[in-house]
Amino acid sequence: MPKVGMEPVRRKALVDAALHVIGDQGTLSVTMSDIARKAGVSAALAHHYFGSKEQLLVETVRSLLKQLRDDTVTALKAVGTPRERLSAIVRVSFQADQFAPETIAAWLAFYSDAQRSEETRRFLVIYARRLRSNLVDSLKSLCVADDAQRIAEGTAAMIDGLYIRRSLGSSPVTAEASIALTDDYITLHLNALSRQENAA
Amino acid sequence: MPKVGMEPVRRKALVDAALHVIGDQGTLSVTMSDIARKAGVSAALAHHYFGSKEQLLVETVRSLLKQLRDDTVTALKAVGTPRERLSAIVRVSFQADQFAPETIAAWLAFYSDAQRSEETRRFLVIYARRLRSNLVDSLKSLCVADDAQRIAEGTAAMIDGLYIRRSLGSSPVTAEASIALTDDYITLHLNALSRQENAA
DNA sequence: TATTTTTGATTGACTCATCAATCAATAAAA
DNA sequence: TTTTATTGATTGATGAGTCAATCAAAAATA
Repeated sequence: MPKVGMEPVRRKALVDAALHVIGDQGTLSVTMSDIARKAGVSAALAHHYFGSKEQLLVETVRSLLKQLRDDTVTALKAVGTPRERLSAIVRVSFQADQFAPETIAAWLAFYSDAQRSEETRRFLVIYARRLRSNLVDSLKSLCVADDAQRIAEGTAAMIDGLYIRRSLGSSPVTAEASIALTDDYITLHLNALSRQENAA
Repeated sequence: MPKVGMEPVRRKALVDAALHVIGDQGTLSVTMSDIARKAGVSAALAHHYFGSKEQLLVETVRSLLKQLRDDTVTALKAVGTPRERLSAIVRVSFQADQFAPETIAAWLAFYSDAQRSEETRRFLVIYARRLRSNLVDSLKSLCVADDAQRIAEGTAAMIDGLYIRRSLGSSPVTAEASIALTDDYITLHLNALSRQENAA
């Protein structure tokens, strides 16, 4: 059974398993055993490859973030006009896998963890910045920089907020409704600005 | 030192201490000892009065929620017009103590915990419903029920989202900026609706 | 090709620390 | 004396991290 070149395979399996288990239990207080079992290996092996639970978790946020970035890049590739790009960014955020309850639970767990772990916080800050900068970039073609900043801030907040509300699973926040709500926000602002301009 | 009638005093001290420690560490994985130390008593006493850590935590969410409700009731008491009431609701959410980093950290920890604890989830759902219903009530005086629902949903999401973004402590989300952003959202929507009406 | 050596993969068993929960004992009211 | 408040000591469980040992593939050597 033992073959050479297992390392990358196992690392990926463990990170994926971690994400799964964390999403399932909604907390980072999962055991290495839980994760290892899910990945079909022993806890000792997880330690062998990652050195510590902390490190495995860091790799796990990293992977979650990478996933989102890749999705975003793909989504933006096909799209042309600034307004369409904005919608694409919004849509990606509420895409099936991103908006799945377990994924949201994992995000939440990491946000909570960011209070303690400098490294986790760094990653989440990167996510926040990226989202913001993607939004601002497109918005700048449609309004002045100052307004772009403001609208981006609001849009980002709305996206994050819809995630949280979804996490409670009580209000019927569908992906479609969330997209509509966020997209409306952008449209409304842009309309208000162009009307203002016309009046002047 | 031992006197009669300590129970309520100790209970309150312990719940307050729990909130503090949780906010500080940003997780519910704090020890009974930590909490008890902060409250100036032994861990054994905490168990004596609450029976279990779980129970103490439940009382702690309850208290956090009660705080917010009391603040809201107070804020709404002095205010008359529906539009003013909306602003008051928004303002309360970003009030100094609610918007303090430790308070937000505590909220986040509870949200994360809601994935596991039925009881915690119940409390958070109550919060979500209350916020929503407060918003809808006032909005209904200003637009049709259908729109009121939608605007309330968006406003609530924006509030929650601004909390999260604040929790990362990176972007300079001041309380004032958050209030402005949320209030703008409401104004913009109401304006759009009234203009639409005029056009008809 | 056959045999030996080396090395990566893997785990069960163990250690050590932490923590929730319990309990028996003490001290001070009532 | 009975009740309430309070704690130090203890227990039992859990879980991260370590380690020595095994196993099989690959590489080196005969």
